[in-house]
Amino acid sequence: MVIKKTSLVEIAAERIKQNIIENNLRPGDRFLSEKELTRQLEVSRTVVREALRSLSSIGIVEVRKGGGVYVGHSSFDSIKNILEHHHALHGVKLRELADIRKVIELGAVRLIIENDLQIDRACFEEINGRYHEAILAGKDTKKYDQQFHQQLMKETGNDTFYNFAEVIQEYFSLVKIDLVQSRDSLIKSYEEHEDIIAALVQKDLVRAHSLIAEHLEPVFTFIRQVEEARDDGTHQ
Amino acid sequence: MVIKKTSLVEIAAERIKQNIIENNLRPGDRFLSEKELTRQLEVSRTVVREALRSLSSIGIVEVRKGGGVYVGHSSFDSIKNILEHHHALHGVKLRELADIRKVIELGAVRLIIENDLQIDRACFEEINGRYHEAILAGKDTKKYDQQFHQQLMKETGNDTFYNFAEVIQEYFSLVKIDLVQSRDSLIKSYEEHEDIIAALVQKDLVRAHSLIAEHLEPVFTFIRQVEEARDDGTHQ
DNA sequence: ATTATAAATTGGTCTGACAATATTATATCT
DNA sequence: AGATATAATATTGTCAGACCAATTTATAAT
Repeated sequence: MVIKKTSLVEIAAERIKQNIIENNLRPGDRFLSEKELTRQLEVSRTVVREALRSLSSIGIVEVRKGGGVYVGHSSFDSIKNILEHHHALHGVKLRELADIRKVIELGAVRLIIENDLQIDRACFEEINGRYHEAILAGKDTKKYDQQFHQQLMKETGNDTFYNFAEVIQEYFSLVKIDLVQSRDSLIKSYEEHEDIIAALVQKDLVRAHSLIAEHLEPVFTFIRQVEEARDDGTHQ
Repeated sequence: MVIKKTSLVEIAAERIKQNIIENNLRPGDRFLSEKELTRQLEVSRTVVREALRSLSSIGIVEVRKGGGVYVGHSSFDSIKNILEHHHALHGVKLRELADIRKVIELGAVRLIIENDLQIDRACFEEINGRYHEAILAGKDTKKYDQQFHQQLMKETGNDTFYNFAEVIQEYFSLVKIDLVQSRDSLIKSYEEHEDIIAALVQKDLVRAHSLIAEHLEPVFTFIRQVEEARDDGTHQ
């Protein structure tokens, strides 16, 4: 039997977490000051500070210089941070991310249709309209395309799903694929968006599925090209 | 223009991360000691310690008392930690998690079949065999069922997908659904596992999809019951 | 060469001090 | 009385030094 000795800092951090949960504190609420914590937890300020530091790095608390300690807003932001470093250190295969994205988007349309959800068509049309304008004006289109797919996740009505999808989307964007798209392919992308909206309104799952698959195909084509080019390059 | 003042601790943490990336250090590698870091970063030990504490809480480094600082092994473990607290604080709807799980599992079988991957049938059979034994012996079966689904994720050959799936699986297990299963339903579950394996070997996507859906159905039935019971209870 | 012991290294905690920033109270003016 | 500028206070940030506890390394004994 292994008895793991836990440091005071870990104990303090645990008790702070418990305190937040027990008092049902909401993000943004003011929390106890370091001084108060040293008194209540009966440990040195060093320990309290290290505990707070470790909690703040995972988004559980926010510490403002001179301003005090507050309950943190978003744990998912720190997850993005973690993945950012993970990517910088280990790298991730583009194909893996593309596959995951496809799983998520196919899953989203299935959830929407199977759970018989009414999508916010006006919202979709507005986003895609701006996408269209940007294409015609030759401006940056990436933002609106991204918004469209984000809206897709939101329409599932599943907040947890949406949060995870966003984390992965963020991870995906770390891998800069400069998929230089011609005006024609952008127009095609815009029209596919329209078709996807239509399929969702008609609750046509099969059609929505194949439309999503087709819509994501350029990414996979690109990946295959990159992989082939690399294979040629590494030939000995 | 807002100039955000960054504290010494944040700067130190950033430089430590950079150091790990630039020197291409691998998990488990020994890193610089606190003393060395105070020298190189030219800050007090307090700052170094707080920086290390914040990095260790997101799994980037591991600090062993008397032993030194090492490069961390798993960032995904800390993600689980974050989600654990997130759940304790905000709670998450069971239905949302169940839906996500279904998305992932359906996605997994699609990836396996569409990418034309050869699954490790022997491994599946061994896990499911132990599952069968446990059912017959009346022992705890949960572990083997979990292993089966874990193996499903692994067979995608997509490490990133697998990691995310595991994180979500862990999150799912936080919500203890005591789905008390009868011996008959367990046997049914075992047989469904067998069918899923067969469908994967035959690369029959449609069949694999419907088998997964059917296999997860008991969870959704359970959720519907809980939801109805709660609706009755809150009737005024 | 192996083992036991001692020394050195390294992280954990405490105390006290001062600086930097934010908040609050006070005084001043209109 | 209300708005504004100023002073006092509270709070976090950083530093230095000390001692303890655990691990690692060097040394001595067998």
